[in-house]
Amino acid sequence: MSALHDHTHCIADALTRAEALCAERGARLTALRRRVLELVWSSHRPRGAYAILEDLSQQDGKAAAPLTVYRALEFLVEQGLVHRIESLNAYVGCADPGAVHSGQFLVCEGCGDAAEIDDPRVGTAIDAAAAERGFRVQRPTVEVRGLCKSCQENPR
Amino acid sequence: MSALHDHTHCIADALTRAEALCAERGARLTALRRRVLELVWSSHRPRGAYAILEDLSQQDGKAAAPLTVYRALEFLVEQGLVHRIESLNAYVGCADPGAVHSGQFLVCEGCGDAAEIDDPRVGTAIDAAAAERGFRVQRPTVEVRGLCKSCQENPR
DNA sequence: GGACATGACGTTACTTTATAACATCGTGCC
DNA sequence: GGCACGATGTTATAAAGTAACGTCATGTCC
Repeated sequence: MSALHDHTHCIADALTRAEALCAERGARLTALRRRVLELVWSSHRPRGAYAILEDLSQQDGKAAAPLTVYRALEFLVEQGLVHRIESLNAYVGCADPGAVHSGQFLVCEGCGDAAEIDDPRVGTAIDAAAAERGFRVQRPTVEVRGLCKSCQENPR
Repeated sequence: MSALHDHTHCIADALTRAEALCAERGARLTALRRRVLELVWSSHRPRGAYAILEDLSQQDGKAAAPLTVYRALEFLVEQGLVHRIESLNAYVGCADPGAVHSGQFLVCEGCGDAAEIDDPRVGTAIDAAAAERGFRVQRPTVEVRGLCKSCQENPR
């Protein structure tokens, strides 16, 4: 993600789509869950559960328990509104909830952004490789570490 | 991996190759590191650092510290002798050390085995997808969850 | 509208995974 | 032999995640 974009729009947009999707599915996007989703979306960088917890506690004044956040995250992941980045133990908002999720990410070592992509070639190649070995794919995970365009151009 | 194979051979083989590679590189495969490598290879299932630690402590009688194991694992991963499975927080022996590692795994939810593959189509697809977005790949991670052939045939 | 079922949230305690900081040991090199 | 450097030991602590159980809210059924 470019450093220059109207991120407020990203957040608002994500929340709107989440509301719509949950309403459609009869899933309960409670105030807490909405709040956690908002905090996950506070950047395009994957955020740890405890970072979110801290935000939550600061805003409310009262300290929330880890489980509070983990449960909300679990719900959001189940609904496909948030993805977990395994290699970072962190969570990031889904760019396109509702669509099929192949769970592919370009994770920048420079700025920390995780760009979600859905490249059919990658998905196809994984399916083919698995099929040849008689392996039934349930959940592919692709997390590519490297440097995003902007960080290559502006190294630190 | 099939449940029926001469696993002793796998271990011996892995150790032999590790010795050779380290000698070639001037890397020091100490007794401890060799030991940890052996324990990682005790199955084709990824093993957690603390599981290895436990084995180590049991065999030696004296309790080793976590850092002992983590440092050995760090060395082994650096040398490409062991891979870390991010989605499991666990480590597994590398099937083909010395070769280029694309870090692709088929992780079975049934038996827990992690089969390392190196499918050029997957690597190529990732490279292409990244290149189109101006992303410079440093370390791709592919961890596919699913069911291996044997577990599909013999469900529990 | 009240009893009930179900799911969401709170609380406490705990487990698992991982690292920091610093001391000591061991091996090779000159 | 003494030095340098990397490997290992030790202690303490951080970070990430879960179990068990209780309470509260929401909606449903009669």
